[in-house]
Amino acid sequence: MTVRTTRQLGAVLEAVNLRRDHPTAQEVYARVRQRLPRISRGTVYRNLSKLQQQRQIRIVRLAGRPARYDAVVHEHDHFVCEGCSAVEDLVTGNGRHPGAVDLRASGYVLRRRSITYFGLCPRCALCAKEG
Amino acid sequence: MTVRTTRQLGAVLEAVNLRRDHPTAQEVYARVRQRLPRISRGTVYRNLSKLQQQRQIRIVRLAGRPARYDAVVHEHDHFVCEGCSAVEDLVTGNGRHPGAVDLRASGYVLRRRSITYFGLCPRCALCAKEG
DNA sequence: CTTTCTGCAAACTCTTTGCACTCGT
DNA sequence: ACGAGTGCAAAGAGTTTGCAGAAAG
Repeated sequence: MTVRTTRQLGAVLEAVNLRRDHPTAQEVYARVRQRLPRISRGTVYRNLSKLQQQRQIRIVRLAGRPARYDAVVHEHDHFVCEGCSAVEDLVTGNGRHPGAVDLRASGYVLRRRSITYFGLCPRCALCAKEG
Repeated sequence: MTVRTTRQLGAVLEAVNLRRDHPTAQEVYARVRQRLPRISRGTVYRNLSKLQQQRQIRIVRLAGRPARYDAVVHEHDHFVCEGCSAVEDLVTGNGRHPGAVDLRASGYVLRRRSITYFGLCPRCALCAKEG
């Protein structure tokens, strides 16, 4: 029940934090292996999942690409380059849309935008109250 | 080079359009099979992919879940229920965030929001111009 | 007739899991 | 010493692909 502090868990967290470049599980595995050459993919996935449950990292899923792990845990937005697949964090000052202006001014080409809200639909919200 | 009109292609498009409930590939397969019992999964995926390239449908990818196929092709947002995994289209009137008010008033519980911008980063934008 | 599309099955990618062993606490 | 964590290898889900034959133009 208690979460233990292991070499592997620490190394995985550091690999995500090291460069905040949204590494894939594969990249995390490669980075960690430089320090712990005997770590297994399974352990990397298990620890990434554990860190996510503890809200120490976030997962960014994108169409048809492996998941990327994000060191920035507060709510924020992303820019995905369709050229090189890079993922960048966007800082939102207030409640308004970020990016549109700032990004264009910085040489980015914006093609489309996707907003997804997560929560409970009315029916599930009722069940949650009752249960 | 030319895209041919086959029974299978038509049936796949209809299966997505029939009920606009964002079916998974599995669900599309099941629906199409009622009419064309010998269609294969491979053909369903190939046709879904073809329709997406022709901008006749869209793909909605969500964390750790199979892709869902969307009959609404213009830019719009989604609500994902964390209870039952249902995906719903959100209509945005103007440029502002949709949902927040309307959804809550309709009994939805909003937990978080994810915005992703897609385009080209400055470096890739330069390459595209040159190339 | 030519070329695209199909069904089938096998392959592929990413991720998860069962097991016996190891190591924090 | 107890039990959570590990490495390994195998399984799993979802999707893609090579091939020989079918069918659209």
